[in-house]
Amino acid sequence: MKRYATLKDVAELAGTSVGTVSYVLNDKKDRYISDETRKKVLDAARELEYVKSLGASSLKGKSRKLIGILIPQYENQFFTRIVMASERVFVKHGFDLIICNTLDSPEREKAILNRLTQQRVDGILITPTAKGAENTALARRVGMKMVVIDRALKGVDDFFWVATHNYGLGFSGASHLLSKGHRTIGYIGWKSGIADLDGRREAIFDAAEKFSIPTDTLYVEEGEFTVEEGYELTKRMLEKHPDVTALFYGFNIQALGGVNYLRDHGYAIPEDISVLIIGSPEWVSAGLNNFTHLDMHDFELGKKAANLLLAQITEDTVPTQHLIQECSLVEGTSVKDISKL
Amino acid sequence: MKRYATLKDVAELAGTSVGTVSYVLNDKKDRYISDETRKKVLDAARELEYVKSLGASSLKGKSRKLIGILIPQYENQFFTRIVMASERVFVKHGFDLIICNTLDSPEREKAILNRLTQQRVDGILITPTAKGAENTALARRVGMKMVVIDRALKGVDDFFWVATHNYGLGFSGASHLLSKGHRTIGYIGWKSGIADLDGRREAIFDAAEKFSIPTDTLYVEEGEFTVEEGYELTKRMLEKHPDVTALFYGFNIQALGGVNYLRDHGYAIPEDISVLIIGSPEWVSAGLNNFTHLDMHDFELGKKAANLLLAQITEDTVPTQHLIQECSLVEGTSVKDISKL
DNA sequence: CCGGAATAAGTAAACGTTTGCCTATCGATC
DNA sequence: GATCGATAGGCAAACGTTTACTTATTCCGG
Repeated sequence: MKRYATLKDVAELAGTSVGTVSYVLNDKKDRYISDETRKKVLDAARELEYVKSLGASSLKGKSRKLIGILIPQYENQFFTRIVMASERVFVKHGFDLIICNTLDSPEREKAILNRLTQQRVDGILITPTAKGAENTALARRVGMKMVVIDRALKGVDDFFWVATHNYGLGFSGASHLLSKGHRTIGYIGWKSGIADLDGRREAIFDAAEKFSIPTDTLYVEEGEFTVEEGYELTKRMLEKHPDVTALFYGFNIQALGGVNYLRDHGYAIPEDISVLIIGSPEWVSAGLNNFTHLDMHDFELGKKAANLLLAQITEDTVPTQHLIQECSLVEGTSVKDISKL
Repeated sequence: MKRYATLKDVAELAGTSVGTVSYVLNDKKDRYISDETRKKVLDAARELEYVKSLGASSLKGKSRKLIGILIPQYENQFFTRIVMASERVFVKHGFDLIICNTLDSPEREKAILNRLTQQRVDGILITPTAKGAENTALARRVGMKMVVIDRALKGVDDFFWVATHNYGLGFSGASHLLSKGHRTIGYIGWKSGIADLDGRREAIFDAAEKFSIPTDTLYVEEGEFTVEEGYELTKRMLEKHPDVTALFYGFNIQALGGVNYLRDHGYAIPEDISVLIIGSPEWVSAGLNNFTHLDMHDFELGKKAANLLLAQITEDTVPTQHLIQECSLVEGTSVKDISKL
């Protein structure tokens, strides 16, 4: 394995000194370099295929040009899109992105944060786990630039935050179903232990109350965050409450399992049952599917978060910001209007 | 912004020397350290919240513990799964993953490879663009560990390769359609300029010949790699050849546009037209969809590639390997059997 | 022709680690 | 009491950069 050429190698071949080579290759304007020397250095560098080591230059206080991103569920298109959007932003500014999948495990999150600090990343984009506040404490103390996505850090208030209005998601969804005449509704969600996310469920009851509709026919089934669990929860919901006219899925991963259950058991949508989904995975409107859903503008979210992090890194002082995005209802054909019956 | 504590800081607080601190923190066994000193060092490190700099230690010949992965289409679930699978493998071995989206642009690919070399990554996983062979030349010359995924490097033979048998995909797909009695088939694909991928199309004609079926009713429409183009190509195909009984989509991204076209124009699948898709994005079998498709075992592919790269990095000499995976046909309900008519 | 810009480039000290090379103190052994 | 091995830990060079400091030459105006 050939080793990488160093500044010293280049200097020797060019017949000059390391210092000069460094100046030439970094194209500094505050130093006089003769055209002749410049050419010799450039030629030598090309010949030796010199590639600078960002690790070494970061020692001298230069940026590592690395950003870390911690997401909890890589299989979730919501996060995939966030990664995609932020990658685009960072690359444009010369940063590389280290992606890390926490799998929503606090232990993994902690280990990953430790590694990223060792890599001396310039900043971190993170959707924290339930223990995110503790796990990021060290990083925050060291002054690591950070933008929190989607879920807040419990008990911390001074952090940059870009998120969807979770309560709004629940409220908008419930309002839509109620406006279409649904009164017996089953909400299926994730028992996450993350306060923000619970807002989705809570808002449903508030919405009903606001419209002076009794809340005792609003049912909730919550469980793990998997496709299979979505299938199970749907089964359980329909067995316990066969009279629900609409199912409201709080999380797209579970929704996938849910609609598969409905298909397998011959439910026609929306004739037999209405379905509303939070999130916009590809499948909700692909091919024969045309589900009414709440779009969280995933891509936009990632872009905003990335720009906010970039601002912190490149500008001197940026005031702490909370950007809470609203969602949009995208009407498909999966919710039946039963208000006139 | 507080700066990171260094070994020196720790040594001072612990009342010892940097060398000793380094030995303690790296837990070397070939050095005698008294329990007392060890404790003092550990305490000091904890108090100062010491985090080692991988950048600095890599200068001394240590590994950066970084892997780069270059994928061409992040929005393609095929690649998302590959990233997911390899991330899992690498993390288990203490490596971080830098993901880079080339967008299938050779220029971006070149720039990214340059950056990854600057980061001194320990290895690279890459699905090359059409100019991949040139772009990776420098990296290969420097002895960068590398595993090529999915598409071969044109004109190079000594490289590690993990891929799906593209020709096999076309052949299996065509065979299936032919066996179900389809004779007038429209193939819709990507005009990529990448030889391997063209194998998908070529195999169709070979399959027909093998079964002694005339090839003049096998039609091809190829274009760009987008959902919209899939829509367009489908439209064009059906306008030119309204008599096709089956559509064979070579790429899932285009297939998505295609099935949307079919839906928008009232085609019932498979009653009016049969559909076969290469690839397994979530939507092909979500909810009401149940498309017959060819599964490339995406996850397995990523896992194999990651393990192969890891082997190169951690073991002395690994012989060059080509792992070509076969696909599996997953029968849904989108292909009608018209052989008995 | 002298002094000060302007031009050009070498020297060396950091940056934070790792590690080979010493030195020093013990007991224990002969 | 000299020697040896075990135990313990300091010292400093090196890794590849960046950059402040220095030196040397040239050129021009007065």
